[in-house]
Order: sequence, then C-alpha cells, then structure tokens
Amino acid sequence: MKSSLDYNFFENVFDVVRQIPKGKVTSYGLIAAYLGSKQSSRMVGWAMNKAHGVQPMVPAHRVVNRNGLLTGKHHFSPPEAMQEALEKEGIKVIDDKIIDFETHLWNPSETLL
DNA sequence: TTCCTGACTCCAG
DNA sequence: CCTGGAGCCAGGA
Repeated sequence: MKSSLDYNFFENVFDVVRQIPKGKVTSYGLIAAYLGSKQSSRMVGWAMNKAHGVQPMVPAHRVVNRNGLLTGKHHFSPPEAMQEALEKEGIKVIDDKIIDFETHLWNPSETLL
C-alpha cells in the first residue's frame, strides 16, 4: 500500500498536460516549474515516456522543450506523428521546430495559477 | 546498496 | 553561433 503522498509527480504532470488547450503547447520546464521544481524538467520528460498508453490520453505531443523543438518526437510511433498532431491543431512545425512557439505557448503557472 | 541513464535547462568558453 | 559540462529527481540493473 502506497501512502497518500505517493509520487503524484507523474500524475501531476499528466494532469497538467491534459489541461493543455488544443492548439497550445508548453515546455517541460514550465510544467516542472508549475509543479514547484523547474530543475526537474527531466522528470517531466521522463513522465511523458511513461505517459505512452496512459489514459485518459496524454497529449504528449503538446509538450516540447523550451526552444519549441520537438525533442521527444523520436519517442512517438512514428516520430512524424507528433508533428502531424501539432499541425492538425493549427500549429506549424518546420524542421522539428514549432513556428511562433511563444504565440502557442501555454503557461500553466499563469493559466492554472 | 551503488552506478547509470534520461522526451531538460542553464552557464561557460 | 555552436559545443560541452554540471545540476536536477526518479527508476532500473
């Protein structure tokens, strides 16, 4: 039996990612910062790795690095799925990079407060 | 138990 | 402008 504390880190990450509005994106660092540890951005990405197959579905394709670069696309099947999913939501991606990243950026710290 | 790795980010050269 | 090293937390061998 796991204590109530447990590691909500993953769940917290999933919850935040699931709240990302369609057509919006965010970065690992932003999520990590919202959770309280901006330096644990690696954990966010790692959580995303586990997010594969998790339900409700986790739009991991909306999570990119601080540069708006689709660093995690290589973990999708196929990798192009991430870019296509973003373009399908109105986000232009060129050379694995999101165009007007700041415009589509969704900051949980400001939105969720 | 220790050691290594990772879908990141920052700082220095 | 580009490259390398360090810090960070959690899990697997």
